[in-house]
Amino acid sequence: MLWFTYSWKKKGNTMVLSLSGEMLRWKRLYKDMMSLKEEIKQIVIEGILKSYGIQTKPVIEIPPKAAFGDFASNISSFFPCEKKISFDDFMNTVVDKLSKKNDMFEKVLRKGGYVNFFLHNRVLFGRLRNVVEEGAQFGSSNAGNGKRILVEFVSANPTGPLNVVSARAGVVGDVLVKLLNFTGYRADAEFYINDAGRQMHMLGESAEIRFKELLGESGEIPEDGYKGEYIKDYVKQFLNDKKVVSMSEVERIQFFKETVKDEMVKSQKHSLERFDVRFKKWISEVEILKQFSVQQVLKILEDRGDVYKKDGAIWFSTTKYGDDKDRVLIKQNGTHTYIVSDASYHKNKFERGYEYLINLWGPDHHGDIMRLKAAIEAFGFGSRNLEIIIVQQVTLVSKGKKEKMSKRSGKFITLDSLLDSVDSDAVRFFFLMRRSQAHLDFDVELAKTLSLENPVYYTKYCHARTVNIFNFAREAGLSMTDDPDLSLLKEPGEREIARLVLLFPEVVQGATEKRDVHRVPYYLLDLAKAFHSYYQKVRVVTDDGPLSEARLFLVKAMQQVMKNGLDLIGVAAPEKM
RNA sequence: GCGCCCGUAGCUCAAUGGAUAGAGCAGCGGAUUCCGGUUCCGCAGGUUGCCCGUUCGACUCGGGUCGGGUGCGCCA
Repeated sequence: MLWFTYSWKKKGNTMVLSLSGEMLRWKRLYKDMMSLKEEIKQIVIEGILKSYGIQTKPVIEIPPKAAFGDFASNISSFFPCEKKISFDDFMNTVVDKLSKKNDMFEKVLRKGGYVNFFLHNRVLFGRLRNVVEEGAQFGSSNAGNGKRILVEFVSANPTGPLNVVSARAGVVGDVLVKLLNFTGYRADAEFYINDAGRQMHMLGESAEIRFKELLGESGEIPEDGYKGEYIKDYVKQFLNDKKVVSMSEVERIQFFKETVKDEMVKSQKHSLERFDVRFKKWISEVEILKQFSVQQVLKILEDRGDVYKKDGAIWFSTTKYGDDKDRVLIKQNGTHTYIVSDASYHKNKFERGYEYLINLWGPDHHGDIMRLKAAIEAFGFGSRNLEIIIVQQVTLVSKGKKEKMSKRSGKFITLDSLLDSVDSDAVRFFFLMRRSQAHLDFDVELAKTLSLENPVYYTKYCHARTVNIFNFAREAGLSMTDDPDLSLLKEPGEREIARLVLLFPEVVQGATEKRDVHRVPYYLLDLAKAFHSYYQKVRVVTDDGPLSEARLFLVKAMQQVMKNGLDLIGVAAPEKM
């Protein structure tokens, strides 16, 4: 028995009926069943199953050209060779049955081995009502079934400002989390602060040397130290601090190690917020190791017979789990390698209740995948529950020239400096326009351009334009109606917009499942193009009241999808530009 | 040497194993009394680096090969 509870909530001047979680879940289930593609799939299964007893599930595609209909299925691949019928008879019978069986299609045509479905306008435009009704929820689903996923990304050393590569991972991760939550998973974003180990000591030392420099003493930052100016800028403030000045060198290194770290974490957080990338949790390596120590990690691996001593170090037999060579856990000098804390951290993730982990790593870490999977397998969590996505590098291109970056030397473009010259929305959009595993050339000049050459402005302008139309309609005395006569919509452009609008849920689902965040901005560009083109040819607001109302309704549905899509990629949907 | 990523139009890139491989920009040529000229339409542009293979069917999968990038530490 299902319980539907609801309550009245005040929203502005009106009372709004608010549904309980159970009701919303039920509504989502219902909607999934109503998905166009799924519906057609069922129709095809019925049409074929009944006649030929074929078990295979058909694939419903979006045809490459409008001439091939709204949906298509390659029925020929289901041709039952063992049955004594000709291919033509089979195809014709299938098409015949499909076109008679329902009133959804205006026509069903056979073209070679394909069956093309042409949706009835009544159905296509009628579905726009669902879009407007579902509003911000349109496109969402419960496909994820509430599965808890932790997406960890950026996770830079707190040794300096974030660079553009971290920024790319930041956007991709942020959007992935949004997509997962939109499709019914429960996903959280997390930032792992690598605040233990030798790198932090180097940071303290580099700061100390800078400090001495400022005091007039000479010193040189070692080869693998941190040479960026930001450290000098930071330590300056302590020149008049008697307490700090009178510290011994060892004390001061320790002091700087802590304070510079805190400062860097703070500044990284600030940069990411400027960029609208937010994490549910910032978790510290030092804290993790307090909970699950190096000794405990070793103990588990020892009990499994996965460790051995060699050359004065302790090794982990990762080759047993498919790695190409074994890895050191405890170095000759007695300190542990970072695999140990990484293993500890990932155990912690699972123990906090996450069922599935997604990590976004830089290309320099691809070689580390096997060893972490080995550890997770050894801990008994199943390495298939860890997914690593490699986010490739970014090359900034300015006026046709590529800029090389190197972190250690302190020569790299920071996220902050990029955001100083380029709008955050533009950076996000461009970072999302490539598959994450592909290298990305970021054209700074193009991103700054405030014109149609710039896809970000093209897309955002589409939304602003719809708002403008509604304003114009209001001034013309027209109001939005919930129940327009949609049969008045007859223009090809209207059909195209409606078709794209109804495809949105498929796009969201595909982008999430394949982790292909770039599909969302590409889709929005397509939608914007269809709309700009339509706008140029057809007036929405005319003397014909009912027709105008129908067109406004179409625009309303499109605006909603554009808004939902822009929300997913974290780009503003402006009212005017 | 080994591993990973990428080779698609002049440039930057798309294309759940499916139909005649598509966009944007750049180039050329047009449109517009209008709800914003921050727009639209058209033309041109290709042996998907190359060679095998799997398949009814390959840009997509597998094996080579060439080119570009990147990583290969008892650093993280």
